[in-house]
Amino acid sequence: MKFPEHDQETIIPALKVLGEPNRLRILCGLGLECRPVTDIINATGLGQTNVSFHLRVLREAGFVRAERRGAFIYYCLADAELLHILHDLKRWLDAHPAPVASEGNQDSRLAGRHSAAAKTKEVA
Amino acid sequence: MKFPEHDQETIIPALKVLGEPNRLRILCGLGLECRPVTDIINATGLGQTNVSFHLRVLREAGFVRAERRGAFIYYCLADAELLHILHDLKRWLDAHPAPVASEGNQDSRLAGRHSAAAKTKEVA
DNA sequence: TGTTAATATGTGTTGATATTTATATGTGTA
DNA sequence: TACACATATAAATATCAACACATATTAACA
Repeated sequence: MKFPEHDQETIIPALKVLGEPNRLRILCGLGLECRPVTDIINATGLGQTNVSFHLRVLREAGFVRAERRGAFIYYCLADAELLHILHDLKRWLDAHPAPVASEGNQDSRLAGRHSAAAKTKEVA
Repeated sequence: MKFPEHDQETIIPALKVLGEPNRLRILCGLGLECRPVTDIINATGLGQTNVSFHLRVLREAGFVRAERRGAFIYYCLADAELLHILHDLKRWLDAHPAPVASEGNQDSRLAGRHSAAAKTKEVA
């Protein structure tokens, strides 16, 4: 069993960046159009500092691109394909719902109830 | 500009679960075969408690499935398709490398150098 | 040049989450 | 039943990331 380290160098930071609610909101809300920071602040209701913080993270991760237009700085999605990938993941998640805590057995605890017959059985 | 909340209910927790190095190692290392916890402990070098913790997270997220076989509990990848999605993301990341901190300009700071000509320019 | 608007940065606090330590639960076997 | 092994849970601690406040930087314009 191999546990590769190198493959994660890129994917882990990316997942961390995407796995923050406000960042994902900003990213998806951006859609295909470029928006100045002020728009994002208004649309999200987040503090200016916070939005700036998240935009920096998204930018340094390569998910968005920033370009100045006069006094404003417009942020744009780096590549629309990214949305497809996120959509694929969402489809997978919808198709594979997380198991409920108590699934048949009294409590959600693992390990079995000494039912001798089962040589292999699902666990909570 | 819309910032949907409901779509994130599923995807954010999933990204958080996947965005943890040891968890992703366990998940990918699992591959298509089912393994007892002890194998995972040995392969990762992590503490037993820690592995158990991460396995619980993965299990409750629906990424792995657990089944008891005698004294052992085998963990299996819930669905191989998930690996494809992760691979797609990795491909995207490789194709869109994150910008380097200092990209042409002296310091990595944002905002421009007062170059009058540019009405739209890339920002660090 | 001074003022104002737009955006970024530095710093500290706080909340979330990973990891450890100790212990419990469950299983096979002598 | 008693013991050894496999795994889970609880509680304590450590680590890290989000957010707010204050302030700096840049640009447009009077």
